[in-house]
Amino acid sequence: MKKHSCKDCLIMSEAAKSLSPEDFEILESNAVQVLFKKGEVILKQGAISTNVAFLKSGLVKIHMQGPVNEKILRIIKAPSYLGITTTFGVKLNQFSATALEATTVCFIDSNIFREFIYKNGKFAHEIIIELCNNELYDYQKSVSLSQKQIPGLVAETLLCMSDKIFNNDKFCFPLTRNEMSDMIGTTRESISRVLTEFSNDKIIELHGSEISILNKELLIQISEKG
Amino acid sequence: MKKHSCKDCLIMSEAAKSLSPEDFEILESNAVQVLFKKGEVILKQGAISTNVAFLKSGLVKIHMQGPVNEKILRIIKAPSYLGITTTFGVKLNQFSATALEATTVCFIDSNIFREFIYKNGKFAHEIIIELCNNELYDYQKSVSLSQKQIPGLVAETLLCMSDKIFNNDKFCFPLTRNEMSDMIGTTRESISRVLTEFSNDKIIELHGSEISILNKELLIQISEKG
DNA sequence: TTTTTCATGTGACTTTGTTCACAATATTAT
DNA sequence: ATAATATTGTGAACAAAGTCACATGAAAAA
Repeated sequence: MKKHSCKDCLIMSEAAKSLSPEDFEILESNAVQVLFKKGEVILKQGAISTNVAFLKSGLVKIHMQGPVNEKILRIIKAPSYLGITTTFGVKLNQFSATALEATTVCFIDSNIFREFIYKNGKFAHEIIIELCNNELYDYQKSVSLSQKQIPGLVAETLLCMSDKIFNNDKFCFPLTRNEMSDMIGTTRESISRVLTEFSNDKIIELHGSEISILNKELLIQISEKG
Repeated sequence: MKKHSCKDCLIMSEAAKSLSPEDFEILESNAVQVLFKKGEVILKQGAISTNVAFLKSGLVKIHMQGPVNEKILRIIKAPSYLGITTTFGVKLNQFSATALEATTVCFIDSNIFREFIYKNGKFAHEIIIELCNNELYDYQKSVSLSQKQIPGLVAETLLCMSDKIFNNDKFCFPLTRNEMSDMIGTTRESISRVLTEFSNDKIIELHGSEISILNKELLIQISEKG
């Protein structure tokens, strides 16, 4: 926990921009800011959810225990909400969130958050937009996952990291091969094979977890055709 | 289009229950009720979205064109909203909705719907709850799809139809084998083989599209272990 | 009714991806 | 630094599911 001023926070959600000065005071006395180190659990599947989590800085994976393995559902980059879904659906967290790097999270009391939705139409609207975009993303992901083969999915994942998360063709992949396989729905061995194949074909350059995309065109092609 | 009174409608969304008499008047003059026959397209992917669709009666599939095939994302039973996602995210429908049986849909002007969200906190809150539940469903589905094998997925689908859609162990499966494969992410042949295998093992009884679940216990077991 | 079209079932074969085993690196803890 | 632990790469055997081909059956159109 840390002294802070929400009103002057430079990293504010679209929804929060619609809050009044009085709302900010309420927010400030009902929100805490917490730092997480890489690997620390922010939200735990099965735990009671009493807060909405807003990711202020850092990178987080959203994951869920499946019948066989852990499944990584999403990589979220700040700024973004993490646990709205859980707050309004069920009382228990239906998924976990774990920091992939040093991360700052603001926990906002669910009741306060709900109050803002009730009394501030713009706030509610922004939250709805975020939820809708999430769902569209889930739909697209679902289509890819069930129709593309592993090379296509690996290509898609690399492109997503490059374009959406790091905005750079060279980046340090924030997941282990095993986690990457949990995300794509395959095995660590298959990921390994595909990556070395891409590397042999000079599509990417590999140095451990550091990846450079050398031939983006071809990677896009592999991603699209599946 | 049909003369109707929204206020007295027996099939009302949770959100709509929070509307005032004046709101109902606005709603009535900005909503139309349309009947669809089996196979007719209610929402078309790529078309401009100017309405929120509320499914008043019937059964609908939500589907999306993928890189290889059509993907069926969801089967929706009335009463439920169909196109909220599209209204608030992007201007174009990101998916299609097609009637699986005779179906009644109320189309509500998006702007009116947005207005309700702005000025009615309870309405907004109910919509948010629905969106959150959708996302949790998507997450669970995604986990199943990437971790279960085909028999497990078929079992899950049959149980879902029986428990969530028809509330009966005997039902007429509303999709062709081909559509079922688009939903699960496999091929018509594989579906066929799994179904005859279930039938041989006396887990289900098959007569064309009519399916009876004979051994629910075992089906649950197959679904859970993958 | 008859024809045409679409949906389904099934066998043989091919492809893709998994599993298992083990070696080689990294990383972390002592 | 050194040991212990986790991560990664790779080959070989195996299993699951996809593809292709064709026969049968059911529904829609002529």
